[in-house]
Amino acid sequence: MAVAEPESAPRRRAPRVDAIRNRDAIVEAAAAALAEQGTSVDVREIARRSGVGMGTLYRHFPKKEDLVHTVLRREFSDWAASARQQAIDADDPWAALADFYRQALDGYARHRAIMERFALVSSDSDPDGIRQLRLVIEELHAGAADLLRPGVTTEDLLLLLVSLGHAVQVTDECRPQLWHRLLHISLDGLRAGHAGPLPAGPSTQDSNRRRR
Amino acid sequence: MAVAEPESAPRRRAPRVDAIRNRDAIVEAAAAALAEQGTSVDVREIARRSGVGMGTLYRHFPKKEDLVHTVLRREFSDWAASARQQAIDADDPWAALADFYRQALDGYARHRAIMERFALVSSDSDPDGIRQLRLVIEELHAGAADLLRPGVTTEDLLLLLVSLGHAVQVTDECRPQLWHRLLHISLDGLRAGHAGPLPAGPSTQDSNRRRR
Amino acid sequence: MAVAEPESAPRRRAPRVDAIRNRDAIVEAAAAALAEQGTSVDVREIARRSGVGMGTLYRHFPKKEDLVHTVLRREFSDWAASARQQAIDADDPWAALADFYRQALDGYARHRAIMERFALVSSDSDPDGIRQLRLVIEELHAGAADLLRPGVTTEDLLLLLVSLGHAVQVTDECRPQLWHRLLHISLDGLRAGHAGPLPAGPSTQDSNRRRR
Amino acid sequence: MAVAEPESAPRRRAPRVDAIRNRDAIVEAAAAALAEQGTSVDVREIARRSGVGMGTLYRHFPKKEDLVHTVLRREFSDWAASARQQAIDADDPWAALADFYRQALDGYARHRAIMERFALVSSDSDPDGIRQLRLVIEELHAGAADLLRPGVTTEDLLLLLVSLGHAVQVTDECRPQLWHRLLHISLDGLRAGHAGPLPAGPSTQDSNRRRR
DNA sequence: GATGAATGAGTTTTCATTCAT
DNA sequence: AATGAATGAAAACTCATTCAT
Repeated sequence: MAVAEPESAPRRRAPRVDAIRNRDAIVEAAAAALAEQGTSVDVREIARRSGVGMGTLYRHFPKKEDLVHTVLRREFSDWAASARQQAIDADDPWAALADFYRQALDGYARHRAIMERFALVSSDSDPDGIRQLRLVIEELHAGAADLLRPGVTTEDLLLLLVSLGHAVQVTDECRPQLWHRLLHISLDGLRAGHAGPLPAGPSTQDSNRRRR
Repeated sequence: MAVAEPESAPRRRAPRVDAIRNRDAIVEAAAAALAEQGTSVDVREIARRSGVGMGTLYRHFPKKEDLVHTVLRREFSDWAASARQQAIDADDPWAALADFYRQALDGYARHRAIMERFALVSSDSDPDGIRQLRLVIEELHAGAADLLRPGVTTEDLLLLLVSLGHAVQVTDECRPQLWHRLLHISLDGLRAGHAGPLPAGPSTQDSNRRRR
Repeated sequence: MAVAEPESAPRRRAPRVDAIRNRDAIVEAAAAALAEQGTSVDVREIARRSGVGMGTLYRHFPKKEDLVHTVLRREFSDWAASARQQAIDADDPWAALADFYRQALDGYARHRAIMERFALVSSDSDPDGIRQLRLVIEELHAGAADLLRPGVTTEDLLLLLVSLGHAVQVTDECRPQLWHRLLHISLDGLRAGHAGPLPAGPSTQDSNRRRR
Repeated sequence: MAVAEPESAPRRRAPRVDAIRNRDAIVEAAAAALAEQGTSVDVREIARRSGVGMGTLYRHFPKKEDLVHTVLRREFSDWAASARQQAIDADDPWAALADFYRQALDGYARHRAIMERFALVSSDSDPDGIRQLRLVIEELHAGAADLLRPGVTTEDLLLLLVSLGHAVQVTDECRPQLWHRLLHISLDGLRAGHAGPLPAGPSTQDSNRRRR
């Protein structure tokens, strides 16, 4: 790590090692805490687990939200990558798709914060996280295109993931594995061979409202 | 005033009207607030919306949790009943099932508190709420039994509802109706005609556990 | 609703019966509640026990304090009278004194509010209550004067009552009767035959202040 | 100071000074407030007097009860120690006993919270506080054993303290020193030379019970 | 006159964020 | 730069007192 660094050079790089170590520790601890307790976790809990002081934590992440975002982005990536790996190891395209779902859902169930924030993440605040996931799914989609019923989109596959994710979470405590049946059913619904065309999808006719 | 009013008669029902009006206003306001903001909504917000003071609110519902429970039970019932009605009005068993899901999901998406509590509601804390829903689904299940693939259980249908509910919520803001496609797919997966049997389901082999 | 009540007469006496009944019920209930829970008892608890509404209670006693005072005055009188009766039934002056203390202390221990307020009652706010008690003690004092050491005042006897009252209360739960020993000791200290004179007593030299 | 102190060493004790100062300020302020107003004192009052924010107070004492306990324990110890010192400085065993009572009662009178909690303190919740006091009294008891009437126990002496404590408090405002006479009387009652034996004491015959 | 529902200021406690050391 | 103590605005809940019926 930059042994020399004589006298003249840009004086401002030395303590970086510590800073990075701290930042990593914070992110690591936050990831665990967020997975367990969701985004309502106390910031101090994270500081404690990281082994750093509150000040250090806030130097790296001025707002709790910043930390949450950073962490979720990373978790999201890891999660997507891990599921993707599972798919790559599969024997055939269909198995790849199925294995991807199984692996992803298994992880999803254990991460409270990812669940809480999926809506936000997917829509606007973090286009990157979801994009990555979409890429993975696109890949699987392309690979299994012939086996899927016509009209199925990557978007559909993504939404199925989110959807089953909730089922997993809701049933994980008292009925583990119950969701496997639902995954099986849904995948069957995706197979080529089904007659009818799928409904229109997200037309632009703003038929949804919300809000006070 | 009140010339007649013999001797003994009714004398004591008048003030109740106000109380009932207030209680209703509270429940109404709480329902709206809970739907929008979830169970973390501020009690004062509810009091303000109801047009009553904190004391009045707490007279009717000694704990915030009491109010939440009361409201959610009601909302749950209304929601289930409305979806059931939709099913009853359908032409054939399959349409009944599909219409039920459509109606239920449409309502589900708009209620943050119902979503938040579904897990709890479904497991133990409010057996009545979920039981009601399960009965409706059982009814539909029985009606469409011949059209469903063998092995599909009421439990599966219930979980599908929860599962899609999340999908609806996540996409409702920016892609309304996207979930209709997913529903279509899932229902197709449920149709008779699919070859393979469904996976075992919630066996007792404790194959997944929470960590640390 | 006073049917007759011609034209002239003092219009304002008829419904008094109800009012009195209510007032009595309130005082009765308040006495019990105050004895059990002390002056911090909830006004609504008293209303409930009385079987009257809050409005009625507040019509009779515009402030909680008014009710407390009224009740304590009455309880105080009853208590003093009952102890006095015990003394009257005794065989000799000394026994009268001892029996009085025993009876009074036994009642005192069961009345949280009397204890709490003794200080106030005795000093200024309710000169009547304490006066009554003082009269009883004066009577006993006079009767047993020959048996008491010189210099003992009615004031001393009164304070001894208060003092032992606290001891009774503190020990009543876990060591009932322990206070009997202390009473015995104190009475022995009051007997004629003790040599030394008693200390000066409440001289005007303001040797007490309060606070930091 | 501490010349050497190579490279790694102490690094971390500075900020503690403030914390300790604050903690002390809180305890100090709480002691005063509790003495004046008893345990019902508003936590904010204590924070204000300490000059710290609510958060700081709650950092040091997570529950109001924690603060109360900490303070009372300290006050209790100080109080007992100070009274003991007074006893040690006395010329003879009897004077030691008397001086102890005088000193203790003088302090007791000024502390509402100590009074309020004595019952609790003495029975179970804080065995340490009362134990300390009992030890002191045991010491005095042993020293003055020959001068005391037979059968007097440490328990009696302790109860006498509590008992007189209340008398002090009740009279302290308007009749300071009145209690000195009562102390004198009681101590005389404790002297050897009294004929009759003391009553049985806390026998197990449950002869008095709380109602409802 | 009676009723009891309504009021709202006041109490304890939490937690994101700042700042002195 | 790091530390962790300090801050104070909320939030849930209570209760003496008032007021419409």
